[in-house]
Amino acid sequence: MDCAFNWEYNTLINELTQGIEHTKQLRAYLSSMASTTTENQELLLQKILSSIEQSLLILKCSGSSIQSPQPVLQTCGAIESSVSVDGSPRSEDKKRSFKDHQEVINISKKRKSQPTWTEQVKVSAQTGFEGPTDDGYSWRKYGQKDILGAKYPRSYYRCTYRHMQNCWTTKQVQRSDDDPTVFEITYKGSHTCHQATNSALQPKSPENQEFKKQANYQTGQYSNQVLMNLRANLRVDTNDLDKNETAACSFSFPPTFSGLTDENRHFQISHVDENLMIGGGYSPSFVSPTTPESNYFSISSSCQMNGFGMVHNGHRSESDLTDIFSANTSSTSSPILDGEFSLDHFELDPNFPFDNPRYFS
DNA sequence: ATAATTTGACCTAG
DNA sequence: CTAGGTCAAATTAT
Repeated sequence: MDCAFNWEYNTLINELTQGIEHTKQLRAYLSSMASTTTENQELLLQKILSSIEQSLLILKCSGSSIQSPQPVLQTCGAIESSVSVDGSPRSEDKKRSFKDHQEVINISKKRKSQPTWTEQVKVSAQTGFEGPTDDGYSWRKYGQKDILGAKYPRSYYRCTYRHMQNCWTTKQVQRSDDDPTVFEITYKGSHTCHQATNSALQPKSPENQEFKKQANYQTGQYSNQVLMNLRANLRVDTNDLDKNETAACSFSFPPTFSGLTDENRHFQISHVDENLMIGGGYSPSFVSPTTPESNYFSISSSCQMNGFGMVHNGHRSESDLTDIFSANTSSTSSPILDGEFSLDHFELDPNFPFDNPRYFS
C-alpha cells in the first residue's frame, strides 16, 4: 500500500473521529443547559453521530483491518471480496431447484466475508425514534425468529432490490431485552443498488413504520388515532356486571374528548378466548357520574394475536397477552385469565398496532 | 392486478 | 440435536 494512500486514509480517520468527538462535546454542552435542549436537537445530534460513525466504519471495513474503537460499531467483517458482478449467467431466480439452492448457499458463504455492523436505535418519546432508522433504503422483510433467551423476536430484512439490482444487503432488527425502546439493527453487506435515497420519498421501511407507531403512542397522537379506530371499528357491549345479555351498540366518546391522558389511558382484559375480548375502562371524568361500575365497558373485539412480536412461531401464549397490556405498577398479573373481570388497570402497550383496523374486525 | 408480510418448513453450522 | 437464518406458499396490503 503506498504512503500517499495511507496518509489520506489516516487523515480521514482522524477527521471523522474528531467529528464524533466534537459532536459529543456539543451534546454534552447542550444537555448542560437542560431547559433549552429539545428532543429534536438530540435527534439531530444522534443522526450526525451515527452518520460519522457509519462513514468511519465503512472506511475501516473497506480499507484497512484496523479494529473499530467505536462502541456503536460492534463488529466489522473483512474486506468485501465479492467483485463478482461478472455477468455470469445466474440461473433464473424463479422456481428454485435444489441446485439453485446450493448456489444460494455458496453466495451466502461469500456473504460472510462482507462487512457487518450493528447500530443501536433508541425510540424517542417526542420524535418517535432516534438514530439512523431511516437509512434511505427500502427493505423487504423475509423472516422473523424467536431467539433463545431474548424477549422479543428478531426480524430479518433484505434489500427490496435484491433481484432487480442484484443487491444482497440484509439487516436484522432485534429489540433490546432490558430497554424496550432500544432496537439493535445489524447490517450485513453494503448496498450495490441505486435507490432514490431521499428519505421523504421512502417513508415505508418496515421498522420505520413500527417505530412511528410507537412514536404516535407516546406523543398522544397515538391516543387520538387509537380512539378514532376504536370508534370506527369496535363495538361496545353495554354489559353490566349483573346482566348477561349483551346489547351491542355503537360507542361514542364525549365531545370534549381530546385524547387519552395518563389517568384515563386504561384498559383491562375482561375475557380471553379465540377472539380476544378486551375491556375498556374510562376515567370517571369521561363518563356520566353514576356508579363506579358504570364507568367500565366491555369492549368486544375480534383481535388477531398477530404481528409486532406477539406471535411466537405461531404459539399463542399468556405472554402474548401481556405484550398487549403491560401491567400497571399496582396491578397483579392474575387478571389475565379467561373470564375474569378485574378492575385492575393495564396500560396499552406501545407495540400493539391499535391503529391497524385489521386487528379490530 | 402487484407488492409486501407472515409464518411454518427447511437448511446448516456448531 | 438445537438455534439461527432463509425460503416460499399463503395471506394481506395497496
